[in-house]
Amino acid sequence: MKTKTSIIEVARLAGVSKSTVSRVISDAGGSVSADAESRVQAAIRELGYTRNSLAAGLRSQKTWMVLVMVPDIANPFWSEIARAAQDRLEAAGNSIVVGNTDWDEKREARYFDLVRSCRFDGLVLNSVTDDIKMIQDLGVPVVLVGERAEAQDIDTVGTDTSTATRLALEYLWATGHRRIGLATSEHGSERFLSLRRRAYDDFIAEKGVAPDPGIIFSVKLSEEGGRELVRELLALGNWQDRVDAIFCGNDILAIAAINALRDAGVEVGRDISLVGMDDIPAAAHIFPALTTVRKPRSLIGGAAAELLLARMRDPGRPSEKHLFPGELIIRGSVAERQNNT
Amino acid sequence: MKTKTSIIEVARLAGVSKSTVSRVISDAGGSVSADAESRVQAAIRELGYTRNSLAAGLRSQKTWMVLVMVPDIANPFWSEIARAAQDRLEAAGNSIVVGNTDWDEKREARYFDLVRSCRFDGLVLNSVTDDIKMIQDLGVPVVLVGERAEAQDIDTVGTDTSTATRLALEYLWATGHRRIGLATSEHGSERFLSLRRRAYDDFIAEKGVAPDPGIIFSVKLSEEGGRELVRELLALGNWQDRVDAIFCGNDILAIAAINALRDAGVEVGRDISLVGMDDIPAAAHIFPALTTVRKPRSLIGGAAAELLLARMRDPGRPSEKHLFPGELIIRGSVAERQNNT
DNA sequence: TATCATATTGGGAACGTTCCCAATACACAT
DNA sequence: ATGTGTATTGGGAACGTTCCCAATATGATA
Repeated sequence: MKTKTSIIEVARLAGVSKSTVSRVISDAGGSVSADAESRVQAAIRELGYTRNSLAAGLRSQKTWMVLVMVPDIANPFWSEIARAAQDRLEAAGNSIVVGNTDWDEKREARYFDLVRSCRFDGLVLNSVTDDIKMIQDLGVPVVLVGERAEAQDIDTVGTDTSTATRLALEYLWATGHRRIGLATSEHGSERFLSLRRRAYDDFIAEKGVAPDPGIIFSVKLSEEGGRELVRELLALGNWQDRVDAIFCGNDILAIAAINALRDAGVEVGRDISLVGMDDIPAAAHIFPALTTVRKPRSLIGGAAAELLLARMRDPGRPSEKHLFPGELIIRGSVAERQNNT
Repeated sequence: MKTKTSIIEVARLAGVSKSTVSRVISDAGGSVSADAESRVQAAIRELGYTRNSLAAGLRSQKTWMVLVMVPDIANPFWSEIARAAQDRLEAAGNSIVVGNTDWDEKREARYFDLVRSCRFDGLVLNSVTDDIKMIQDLGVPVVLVGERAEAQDIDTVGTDTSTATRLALEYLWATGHRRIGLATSEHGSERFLSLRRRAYDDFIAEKGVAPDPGIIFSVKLSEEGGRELVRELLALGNWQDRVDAIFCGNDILAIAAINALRDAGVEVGRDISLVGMDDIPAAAHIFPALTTVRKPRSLIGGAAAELLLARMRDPGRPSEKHLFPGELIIRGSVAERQNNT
């Protein structure tokens, strides 16, 4: 990594001072005559000079790099949010890299250390931690992706969990389902999403249905979680009498559950209905195609980027929270049932 | 990003020199008495000191950061390679971030600049560029992911394209297919994958089948590419007489084609057969489940990491190339056909 | 006690760039 | 010719850490 040449050598060859070389190559620029600039550029080419951005960042206290921390890089939901944020932030001159945490606190801590030690000017993240104060104290602008149950003084973007949950449940209700289960997580950042549970409970109460704790499944929002959900469901005595639909916390869970149910001889969209959350690409491709609530990933990613840029411009501005509505995407995983009441 | 305190303040508070503070916090370490270390750590805590890794990197000429450049972060194939590389490289003390290029040269160039300007100690990448010399001249250890048709003096890992292609074609042949099409790409890094086309041509010649240029489709390895493939296929006059199977360059393309064919009333696995490449998670979930050739992502990612670490230890070692065999994963997208000869 | 080996410490300088400000150059108006 | 405003330039110092090496301290052994 030792750069073979520094601006001192470039300056010498171009017959100018190092300050003039710096003015030619640096973000801040400054006045340089056309003649001098030309000579500097020629020297750069001749010497094959490349800038040392560590030195530049150390002196200028700015790296123009932004970290986007995602909990599961292989889930297209997060990939697409990252991509949308990247588009916007790059347009503003930043370089974006993604840190994949795999829902792991130790990995998160590693990335937090990178941020704390001056490598990044800003951070966009979803995190398993509940220590928002620690995040606020990282010393750079931060935007949190994903709604938190408790109000936090930190810029936040996400989907409106309550109304998105409601969308799914209302659709299930309208299609005749009366025994609606919930598969959600008490792992990762979902720990803080009691909003989904709350919306579910409110809905159930509102419809005057007796709550059945046995049809609330706590599983990971992963393929394995989907398989576990089906194991737990089938282990219920007379599950057909207890559940006619399950609202799953995300598509990856739902898709895996659909497959596990098929393997168990249960036909989704007839014997039981499933709704997911996210609308990842695979949701449309499986059979039956998954009915789900689409989270507008581009909007979320773009809004996160905008909030971060605003925070960079004005670190003291009041924190903002942008929640986008989910959109019901009706496909084939929900049966039309006879009205049971 | 201005760190509030520097090691000078810590040293003052702890009653030691800045060198002793540096020895306590730095990677290189060095002798420090237990008493001094304790005082330094207490001062660090009291002052809330955080290290400036730009300064450390500038002085030590090492950042302990590695960039993994992927062409499509939302394709689980690349995500999983990145993750496997991350696991291994992190275990060796590096911090891994992912750069998403979206098959775009300008985005690649941006990341190449980051590498050139000393931000990363190493690079693992798939690239659309054919300028391997430029990559070699970046000044850091590099491992290329994905086989190139032309031999290159650069560390490379990937799947053995010829034998993987052959696996798919042999299976199609063995199941009675005689009019096998090929859907591949002339975009992105696939431009350099004439290996696949070569293996296909060799196979066709070997079986004594008259080549039909009309059933070689040049489309992007994306969902849109899959839809385009189906449009082009259906636009062929009497396509049923010209094609009984298509080997698709990747799963994302194949999955989208399956769905587009279903929309057009064509039943995959009966009217026509499709084989993919990669075995991304969704391949198993769609209906019919996709027969594909699995590329061992973990092995590829892990091998890339190992090669990079070896290169870091010994920059002058001869370049290596590790190609892993594909594995045929038989699912439902291929019909058993009557033998036509 | 003296000698030797090792541990520990501290100060100066390096790393490569940007920032800062004084000095100089240049152009234009009076 | 003089004064004013702006452009351009260059040298010193800053940024925060690590490296380097000489000096000192410590412990073990003869």
